Amino acid sequence: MSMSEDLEPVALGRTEQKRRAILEAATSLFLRNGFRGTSMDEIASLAAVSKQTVYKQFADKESLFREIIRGASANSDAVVAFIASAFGAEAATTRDELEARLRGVARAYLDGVLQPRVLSLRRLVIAEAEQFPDLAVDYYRQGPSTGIGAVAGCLEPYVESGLLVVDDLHAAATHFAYLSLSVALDRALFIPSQLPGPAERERLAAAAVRTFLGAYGSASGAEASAPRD
Amino acid sequence: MSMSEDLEPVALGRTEQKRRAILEAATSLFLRNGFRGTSMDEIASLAAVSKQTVYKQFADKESLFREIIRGASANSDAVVAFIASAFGAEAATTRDELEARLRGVARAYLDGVLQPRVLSLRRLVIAEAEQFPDLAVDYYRQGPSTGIGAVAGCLEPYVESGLLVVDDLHAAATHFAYLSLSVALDRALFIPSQLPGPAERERLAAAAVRTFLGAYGSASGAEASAPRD
Amino acid sequence: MSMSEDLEPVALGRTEQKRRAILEAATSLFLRNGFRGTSMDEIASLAAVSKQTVYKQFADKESLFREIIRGASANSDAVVAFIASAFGAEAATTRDELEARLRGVARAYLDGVLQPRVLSLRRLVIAEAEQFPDLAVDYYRQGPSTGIGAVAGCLEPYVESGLLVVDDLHAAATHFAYLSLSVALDRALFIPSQLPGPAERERLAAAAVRTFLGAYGSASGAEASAPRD
Amino acid sequence: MSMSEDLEPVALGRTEQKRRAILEAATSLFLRNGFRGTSMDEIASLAAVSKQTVYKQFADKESLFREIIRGASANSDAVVAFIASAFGAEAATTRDELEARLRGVARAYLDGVLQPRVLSLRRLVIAEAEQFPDLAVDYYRQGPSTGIGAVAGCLEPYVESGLLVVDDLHAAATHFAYLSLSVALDRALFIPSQLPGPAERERLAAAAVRTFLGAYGSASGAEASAPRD
DNA sequence: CATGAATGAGAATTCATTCAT
DNA sequence: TATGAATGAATTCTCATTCAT
Repeated sequence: MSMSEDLEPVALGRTEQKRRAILEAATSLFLRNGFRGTSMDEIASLAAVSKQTVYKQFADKESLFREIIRGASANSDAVVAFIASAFGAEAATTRDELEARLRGVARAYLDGVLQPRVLSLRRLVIAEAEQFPDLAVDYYRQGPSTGIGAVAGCLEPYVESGLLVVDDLHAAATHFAYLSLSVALDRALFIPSQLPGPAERERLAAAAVRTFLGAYGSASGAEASAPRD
Repeated sequence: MSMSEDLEPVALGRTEQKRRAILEAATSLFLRNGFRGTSMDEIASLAAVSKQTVYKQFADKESLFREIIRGASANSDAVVAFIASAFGAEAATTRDELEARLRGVARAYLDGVLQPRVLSLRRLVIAEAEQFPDLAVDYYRQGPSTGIGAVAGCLEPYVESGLLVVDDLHAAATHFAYLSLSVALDRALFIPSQLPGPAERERLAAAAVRTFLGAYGSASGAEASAPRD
Repeated sequence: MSMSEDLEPVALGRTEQKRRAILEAATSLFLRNGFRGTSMDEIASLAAVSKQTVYKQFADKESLFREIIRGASANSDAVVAFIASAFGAEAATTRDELEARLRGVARAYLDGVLQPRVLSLRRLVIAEAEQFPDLAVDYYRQGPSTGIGAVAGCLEPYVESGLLVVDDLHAAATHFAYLSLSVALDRALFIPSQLPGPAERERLAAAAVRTFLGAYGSASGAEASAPRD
Repeated sequence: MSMSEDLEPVALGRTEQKRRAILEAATSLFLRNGFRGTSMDEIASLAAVSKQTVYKQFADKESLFREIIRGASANSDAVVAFIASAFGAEAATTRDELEARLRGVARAYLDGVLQPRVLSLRRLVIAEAEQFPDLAVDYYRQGPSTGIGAVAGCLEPYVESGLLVVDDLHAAATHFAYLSLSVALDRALFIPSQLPGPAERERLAAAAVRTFLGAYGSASGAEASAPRD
């Protein structure tokens, strides 16, 4: 009984387990040291696997790298879902409610993007954008592009309800996204050791939303932007 | 001594020439292939200099790299100056004039940042942000930070004149900068081969300024933001 | 024992099948890529067998190689038989008949030796003549040597009947063999991609026989060699 | 004085000397162990040179190999010249004189081709004929082909003087060449350790010439071929 | 017994750095 | 002072062979 319990999953995926171990090891090394800064020896030894096993599973270093980046890029979909969920299900009806909602979105977006692993991945993909252009394009599509699309989806109902005045939804979403992210993201790309804490993130999100609503909020609420603080 | 006086300018000149050749060669190689992707052999041979000469001038590969990145970061001051100058000397007095001015600034900023070499440098510094954190911090201060400072300087007069309604100048400048740059910059970092052309840059700049003025323009001009297009 | 009788054909059969698959795979790889150019992995994978199976059947790479070359060398007996059969059963009685017969032999010899696999084998054995001298000696005995012996057997009756004037049968057979083969064989060893076609083979055979009969044909037919073409 | 004598040639060709040492080392290793059987490490260490130096002089193993084979092939011209010279300057006038001359040529040809290094080279080129077809073609042109051409040049005067009766000079030269070489060459390719000694070479040459003249000698001397020994 | 993993070495090639000339 | 050579290690990848399951 204990044997069958032990062996069944093992027998099925012994090779798969190794593969996963390799992928994990390689991922963490690539993220930390970059493509050229990582050696196949290191990967094998961190995965506690022989070099042969690595090469049996992945044709060469490049294939391994590609598979990892592709896989990690796909995961950014999860980030998007997370953002969307932060927006809540039922519609807000007042400007203040909307503002709160958008703050939540901005904050979730920020939190998603400022995860150390996400940042490292972004750094890595940017670093190799000239050597692996296809990967960078892929990442861009599945990351930033998709994020903005998700934001657009969030905003749309309020354009229709009149709480937002927008004629180019995509442009508005883009402005929202980058008002929310840019400062922190840009900074975090360069200075990984000083990620903004919760308080600052809140402040950044609030400021972004304020400016966004100042520009895109319906006139009835325009007064709100004047007497702030 | 008379000999040395005769020789000094020649020797120094020749030495300095070689040094510059090395720096140029190394810069272009580092920008193209990254730190680890560039070998001292390549540098020496592209500079048409012996490897020994390289090592006479620079203690090791890292020193050479640091000097180059530091030098290149410093150059971003020039970009800032360029931006400021795009803003024009005499003050605009109407909102439309201001809008045109700001569009010019946004456009200049974009053009400055989207230069291929500037982009490559940014990619390189980001790529090495974990290996050379000091360089990245430096770059961030002299690049993005300084740029935002310059923008703040541009905006200030109009806050005082009332054309802009701003309570946190730095935050406003930041929003202006990233509204102008982010979309294009983010995309360019990932997809170097598809830089936006002049028409798209103009559009991006216009959209950024519109949103910026929508949020920060004085109420008297708020009407202008409604009937756009 | 009844079990073994039942199992033997099955077990042996499957084992024997695998063994043959391995031999075939290895043969084709060795012929194409040489001894060092062929890996045990490739062999196993081409034979659709695990590496362990290969090592169960053959002690090591060298043993496998030896067995293959030995087996292939032995096959050259078949070539010899084929040649002899080309000579026909009943004796020719006129010089013209003899000439035609010899042309047939020369042609058959050529065709036998110019088979791509035979050529590859010859190349392979020659290539490894210094690493595996015993194999080369073996091959030489079973190939060229035996061939010449067969030719001698063909010629003998005509020496006795007086159509050929020969005092050293072996030397004459040797001359016949190499007059027939050499040009084409030498060329084919170096330039595998340009094997002579049927027409050229016919010409080569005819020229060889003409020269051979010029030297070894009985005087009564010597005139025939003058007005040729 | 001793310094200048030592240094002058050294200074001029220090790098050239190394290059030559590498070529010599590589040649002997390639000839002995083949292309794949030779490692760059071995070459460097036999040449008493660092691996770097090898790679500075030759892009890679293949280039080094090509250069060596090409160079060695070219040297076969020397063999040809040697053969031609063995034929003597002034023309023979009787059949016996011609026979002696031809024996000399056959013998020289044999000696040229049976040199161990020449044999090893031939084995090597044949071994790599499928991997380096261009080299093999080259070798064939500069070796066997040229040799036959030289023989044709030797025979020509006697065709004109009537001592030889030949209608296809090239075919006759080919027959002469292979009658002289083939047995020994074929055997030597397979069994390097049993090269024929002087006595056997003489016998082979004599037999080849006898057969050749039997077929191509003018009728007046046809009698000579009957009562031999 | 047969598959995947492991081993341990070796090969091609490159690199950063240092001597020697 | 500057050039080519040397060094010594590292890197990617492959191989023959052997365990473990």
